[in-house]
Amino acid sequence: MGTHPVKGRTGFTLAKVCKAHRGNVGELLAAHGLHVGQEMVLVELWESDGLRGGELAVRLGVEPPTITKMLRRLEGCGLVERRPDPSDARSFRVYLTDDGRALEGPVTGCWELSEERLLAGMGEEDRRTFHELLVRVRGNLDSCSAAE
Amino acid sequence: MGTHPVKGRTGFTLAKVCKAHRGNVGELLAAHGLHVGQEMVLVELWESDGLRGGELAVRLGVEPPTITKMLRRLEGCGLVERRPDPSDARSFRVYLTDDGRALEGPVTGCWELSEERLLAGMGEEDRRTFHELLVRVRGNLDSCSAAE
DNA sequence: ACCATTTAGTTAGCCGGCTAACTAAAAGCT
DNA sequence: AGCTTTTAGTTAGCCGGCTAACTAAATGGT
Repeated sequence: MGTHPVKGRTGFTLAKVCKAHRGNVGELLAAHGLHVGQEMVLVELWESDGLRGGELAVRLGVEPPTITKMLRRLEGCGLVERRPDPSDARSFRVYLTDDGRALEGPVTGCWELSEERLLAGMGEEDRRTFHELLVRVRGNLDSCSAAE
Repeated sequence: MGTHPVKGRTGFTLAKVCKAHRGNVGELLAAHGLHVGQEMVLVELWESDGLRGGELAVRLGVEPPTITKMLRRLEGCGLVERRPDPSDARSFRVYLTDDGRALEGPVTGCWELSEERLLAGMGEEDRRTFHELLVRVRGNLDSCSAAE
């Protein structure tokens, strides 16, 4: 018996951490009527409003159909607005509404709270190390998916 | 302009790493006809065949309806078999088929390969540190969801 | 013995993801 | 100009997740 060898792998633990973290963030975001994943769209728009749909997909690292559906829902919630791109009739640009802008503070707070839970009991040193390692690992994954 | 502050947070980076990692594993598993997530069910069964549905849900940290649907699909693929539990008429037990058992090697290989990509260019020391930190973080997340 | 309560799974329906196949507009080539 | 190719988004449909509401069997209290 004993546990399966795969369970001891770093990748396996990472997958479990991800799942838990996503659930954690999702729980906090739900209080603001958001589903986990949608906040990523908002972050990009808070950073630069008026992006085109395709640009959003690239920045989120997501396929176009995902953006189509998410925007439909975010628009339905009145957080976002789609306006045609004057310079390209196939395209559109996404703008935050007042409600969408108003979520910046609360959602940022959710991220901060969830991060405090994530790193609870860890010192500055470990936190920095963890962050650095995550950034390196992210670079690995990005470059390997780009190489395809 | 500059990037939004949320993007600099450890939790944000973690979310991105997760997404990329999941995609990475998913790509490898697809070669064996599996969707990412399904392999978790198989891991539990390789470890202890004949689990009840509810027990599977607990081990995967997933809600019962998720198990219902996944098992229906895995059964449809012929990887798994559901037999009634003789001691409880509401319950059933899940058993691997020969095909399900045959996937153990290949799927383990997928995890190993994806882990090599994940940790590429990192030394033993960093790998160990990263693993330890992930385990601690996982403990944090588990305990906070259990406290609810 | 009986009824209320808890427990095990299912169904329906939503959301974030994906791929495949499509439409329509823009860009390029001749 | 006219035709081909590329690009931008959409639709349909699948999968892993979730919640809410339900069925049916086991358990517990009296």
